[in-house]
Amino acid sequence: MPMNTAKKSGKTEAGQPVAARNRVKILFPLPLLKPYDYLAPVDGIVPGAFVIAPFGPRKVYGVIWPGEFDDAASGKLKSIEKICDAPPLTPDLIDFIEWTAGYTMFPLGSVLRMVMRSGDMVEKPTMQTGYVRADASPSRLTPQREAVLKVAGIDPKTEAKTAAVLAEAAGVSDAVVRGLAKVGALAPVELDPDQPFGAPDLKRPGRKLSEEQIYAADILKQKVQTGGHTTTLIDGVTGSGKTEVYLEAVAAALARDPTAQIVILIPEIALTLPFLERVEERFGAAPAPWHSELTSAQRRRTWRRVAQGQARLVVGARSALFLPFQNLQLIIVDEEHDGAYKQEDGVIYHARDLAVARGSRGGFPVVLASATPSLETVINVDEGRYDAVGLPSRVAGASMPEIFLVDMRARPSERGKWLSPVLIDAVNKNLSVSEQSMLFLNRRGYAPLTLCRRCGHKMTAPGSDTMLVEHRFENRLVCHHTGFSMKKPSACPSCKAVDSLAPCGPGVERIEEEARARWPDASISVLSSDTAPTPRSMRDILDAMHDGAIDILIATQVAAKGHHFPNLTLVGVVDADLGLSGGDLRAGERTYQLLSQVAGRAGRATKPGRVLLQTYQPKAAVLAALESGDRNAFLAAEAEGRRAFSFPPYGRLAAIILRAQDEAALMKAANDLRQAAPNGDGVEVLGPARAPIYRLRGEARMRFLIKARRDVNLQSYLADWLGRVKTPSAVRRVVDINPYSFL
DNA sequence: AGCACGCCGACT
DNA sequence: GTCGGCGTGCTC
Repeated sequence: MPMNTAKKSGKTEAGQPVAARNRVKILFPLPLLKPYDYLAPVDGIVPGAFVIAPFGPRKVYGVIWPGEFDDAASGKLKSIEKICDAPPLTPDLIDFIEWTAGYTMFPLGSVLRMVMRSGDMVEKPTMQTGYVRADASPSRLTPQREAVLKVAGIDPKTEAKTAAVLAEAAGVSDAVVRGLAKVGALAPVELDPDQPFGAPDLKRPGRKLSEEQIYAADILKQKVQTGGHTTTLIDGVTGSGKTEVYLEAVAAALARDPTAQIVILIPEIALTLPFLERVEERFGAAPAPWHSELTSAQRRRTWRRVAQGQARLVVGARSALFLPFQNLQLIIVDEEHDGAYKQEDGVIYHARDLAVARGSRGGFPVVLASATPSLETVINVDEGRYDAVGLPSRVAGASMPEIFLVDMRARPSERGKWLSPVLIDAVNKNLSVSEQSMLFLNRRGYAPLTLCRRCGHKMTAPGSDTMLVEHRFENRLVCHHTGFSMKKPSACPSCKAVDSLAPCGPGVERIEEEARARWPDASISVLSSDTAPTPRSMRDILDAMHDGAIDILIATQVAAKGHHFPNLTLVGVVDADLGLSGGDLRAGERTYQLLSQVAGRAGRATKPGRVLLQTYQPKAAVLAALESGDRNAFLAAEAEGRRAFSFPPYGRLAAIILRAQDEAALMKAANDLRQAAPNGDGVEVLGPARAPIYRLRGEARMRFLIKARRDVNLQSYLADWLGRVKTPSAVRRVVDINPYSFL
C-alpha cells in the first residue's frame, strides 16, 4: 500500500536548503500533453501525490507524475508550493490515465482532470463539531436531556454526531444538546463532515437464487477467487436476476481482500436510487454513489472516502471509472450495451471499453451484464476474448412475452391519429380485465416537427439545424439537442402568417391526447424526462404504476429499463421504425436492444405478456427478429453486415470532427486536413462531409471517418496525420475513437 | 484552462 | 493620439 511519505513540510518556498531539493514532474488537470518539471522541497515525494505548484502566473493543483526529466526545462525550474495531505493516486490509476490519453487521443492533463475535477476535493473540508457522551452527568436530568444522552454515542472516533443529528434522533431541539455540552455531559469532538460509508456486511445472505443463478454466480465467484484479469459477460434475459448474480461476485471480492474496492457502473442516473437501495438491501449498508447530479458535498464525500480506501463499494455513472481508488479489484458494467456509456463531450470515451482496459491493466476481473449484449461484446465472446455465463430463463417461472408485429399499411390508424385498431382493441381488452397497458414512444413532447402550413418554414433552434419540438403542456418549442426553448409563436417567423404553425408527427404528449380522447374513464399517465425530471418524481410515477393506480402508461425510453410492473400485460410500441432511419452503423442493433428491453416490461409476474409493434416495414430484419425471438440469427446477420464493410468490431473506426463559427475557415481547414492525410496500408479516409446536423449552436461542423483494418494502429496513424497540419485555433478539432453518435 | 502579449477600430 | 477587442501561444 503506497503511503504518503511526503509529510507536511510547512514552509516550502524560500529558505529551503538547496541540497534537499530534487526534481519531480507534475501533471496538471489542464489540457496539457505532458507533465512539467519542478523542484521538490523534500526527498521521497511519491508519484501520485497531490501538490500545489506555480504554473505560469497562478498556483494550480497537480499530481506528481512518473517519467524522465526534460533537460530542456532546466534553468527555469520552479518549486512546489505545497504538498497536499491526501492519499496519492496509485500507480495503476496513473497507468490507466496514461493509457486512456493514448487511446482516446486527448491530452494527458485532460484525462487527469476527470480524476480531479476540482482541486478542492484534495483538501480536508472544514470540520464540524460532533458530540459524544462525557463523564460528567448533568445536575438536572430532564426527559429531553435523557433522550439526547440515550442516542449519543461514546466512541469519539466513530460515534460522534452533530447537534442537529442528535436533536433530530432524540426528538428535541438542538438547544438541549448545546445545554448538555455546556454542563459537560456531552464532549465536543472534531467531526469530518464527509461521514464514512457503512461497511458491507458480508455475513448477510443474498436473496434466494435459482439453480441457474447459483451456477452463474459460482462461475463469477471462481473468477474473483482466482484473481487476475478476465472479462465475463452475464447474458441473461430481462427478469432473469442478473443483478443478484453479480452481487454474489461483489460479495466474494469484498470477502477475499478486506481492502478491496469495487465499482458497479450503471448507465443512467435515473436508475441509481432504486439500485442503491437494492445494493443496500444485499449488504446492509448503502454504497457510495457517484453521478453528475450529486451536490458538491456529496461528491466530495464519495471522492475522499474512495481515495482513502474507506468506501469499498461504489455505484455510479461512467465517470466513476475515474475515481481515485486505492485498491480497485472488480468492475461490474451493468447493461453494458447501453449507449449512455459513451461520453460525448470533453474526453470522448466508452466506459465499457475503458472498464475492460482498466481491469486488464490492473489484473482484476471485469463483469459485463446485459439482456441484449452489444455486437462487440458478443463477438468478443465468440472469439474467446471474453467468457460468458447465460441466464436463459426468467426467475419465478415467468414466461417471456409474446411479440406481434402490427403492419400499419394493412391496419392503419385514423387520419391524424397514431394507434392502429389492433392496438386499440388490445388496450380495450386489457381495460376490461383491469390489467395495465403501456404505450411506448421514444419521443418527448407533443410533436417532433413544427411546420408553417403556408410557406413550409420549419422551426429550428437558432444557429442550429435542429428541429424544435412542440411541448404543448408548457406551450413551448424546445430543442432537444441544444436546450434552447421559446414560447410557441402565434405567427410564422418567416412568412408572418398567423396561426399557421402546424405540429407534425407524434410525441408522447400527443399519444396521451389520443388516449384520453379514446379512453376518457381510464387512468392515464405520461412518463418521460419532462414529466419526471427528478429521480423522486420518476419514482412516484413508477410506484403508482406498480400499485396499479395507472391503467395506461405512455412512456419514453426512461421506462424501458429496470422496473417491475406485475400487472402490466400489454406493451404497444407506437413507432417501432423510429430508430431505424438515418444510416447509423448501430441503428438496427440499438432498435433491437431498446424494443426488446421495452418488451421485457410486459408479463414479468405470473401473467403472460403481449407486445405489439406498430411498423410500416414488417420485413425489416430487426422487427422480424423481435417477432421470432431469434436473437442469435439477428446478431449473426448484423455481424455479417459489419464484416462485409469492415466496420467495428471487424475493423477500426474513428471520426475527426472539425467545428467553427466561420464556415469558410472550416472548409479550408477540412480541405487542408484532407490534403495532408497520409497513405496508410489498410486505412481508408472518408470525407470531409457535413455532419448530419451541420449547424449546432452557431457552429458549422465537418466530419471525417477513418476506417482501418483491425491490425492497424489507428491512433498512430491519426497522430502522424494530425501532427502534419496546423489547424487554426478558431477551428476546433476533436478525435472520436470508435464513434457511436453520427450526428 | 487561464492569462499575457500583440496588433487593428471608436473614443477622451 | 490612447483604450480595448479577442486571436495566438505559453505555462517547467
